[in-house]
Amino acid sequence: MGAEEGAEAEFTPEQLERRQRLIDAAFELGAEGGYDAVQMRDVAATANVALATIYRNFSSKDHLLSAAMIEWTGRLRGRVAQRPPKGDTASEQMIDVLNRACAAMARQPKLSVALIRALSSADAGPVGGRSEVRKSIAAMGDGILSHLEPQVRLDILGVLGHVWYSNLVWWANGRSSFDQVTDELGRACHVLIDPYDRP
Amino acid sequence: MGAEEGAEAEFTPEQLERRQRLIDAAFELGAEGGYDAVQMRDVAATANVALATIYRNFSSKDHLLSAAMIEWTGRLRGRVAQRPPKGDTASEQMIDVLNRACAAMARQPKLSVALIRALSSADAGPVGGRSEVRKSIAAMGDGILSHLEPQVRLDILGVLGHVWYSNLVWWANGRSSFDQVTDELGRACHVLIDPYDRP
DNA sequence: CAGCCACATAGAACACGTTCTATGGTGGGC
DNA sequence: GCCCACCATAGAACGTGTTCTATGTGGCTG
Repeated sequence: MGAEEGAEAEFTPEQLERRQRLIDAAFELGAEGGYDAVQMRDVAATANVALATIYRNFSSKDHLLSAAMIEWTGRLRGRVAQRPPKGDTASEQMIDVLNRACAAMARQPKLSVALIRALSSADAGPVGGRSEVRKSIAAMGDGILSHLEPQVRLDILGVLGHVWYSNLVWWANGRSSFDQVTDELGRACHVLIDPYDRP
Repeated sequence: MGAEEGAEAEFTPEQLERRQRLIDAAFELGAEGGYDAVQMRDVAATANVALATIYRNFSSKDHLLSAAMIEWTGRLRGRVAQRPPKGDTASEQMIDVLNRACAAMARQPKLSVALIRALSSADAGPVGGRSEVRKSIAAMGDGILSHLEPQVRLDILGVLGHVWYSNLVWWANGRSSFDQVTDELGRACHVLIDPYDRP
């Protein structure tokens, strides 16, 4: 394949297409029935590939779902970044952004749970699930905190990433409600950001 | 059993003993081989009970391991609370406490990973895994922050609980090193606590 | 064109968590 | 003293993620 360079493993268009079909199938099944409904045999059937082909592209079910998660957060990030955050203070704006992200997930609860569960799972593959979450937070929040010292900003965003992730995992595992999540996120933003937000 | 009151489901001593044997077996297998080595058939054999008996006591493997986790954190909490935290500022003391807890886990890495993975799993059972983590943090940190307003103290401890939990999960899933964990925890403590620690 | 090779496929096979069935034992109420 | 309700046991059975085997198949190399 790809007779050109001896470089390294390019992928043929059909391979990319198959891969995408697999991710789409994961979305579809996950949106309907959540994590448990994303069964590898069903994914294979939905995507019209053989079971073994999934494992040529993804090392595990969780890896597949994590790939889907990354695609999804990418889209989400774009949409959230579109309109400027509401609020007078930095913490209010941050809360607004996070709440919008939460709302987006609440609109597809089963899918969100499936993706989050995969992300917090042991073998989510080589995917930087962690850095993905952090990158999303950073991308969404960097502008809001641009008036702070860079180091403080990084630390705050790091902590917020943890709070966000931890809350999502608890929610995905059915141990807290969405209201609790937004409440915790709000309090975290205030206690973290407010002291730095008045010079 | 327990001919006394018509109250409700007391447990007979043998039941309690069996339950404890199961938890001990989980410790043993987990310490040797980590999460995957805690296989229900082996747990049953090690504890000298039938497989079905495990499921009479715990709703799932993760529930069993979570119960073990709770016992373990209990002991850990006691030991950490023994000697007073080192450090001049509140954040330094908090860091000291968290680092000691980390060090304790690092001493049994396979077991720690197994327990954390169970705790972050979907069906860890009715166990308040979340509140357990928070309670541990709170118990260890409450004294250190006693000079702060109660609301701020609660919020800070809540956020620290999230940071702690999130870091542990990432570590348990092999996505960050122990050094990274202690580093993140340290930075979180400073950025969170320092602004409130000088009146 | 022949041969090779990497990949796709169908389907069986395997591993392990979980559930089910049939049987045995024990203690409390009549 | 007998019976019944409850629990433990052994072991089979099931479901689903993952791996293995055997068989195409399509394109590049000689």
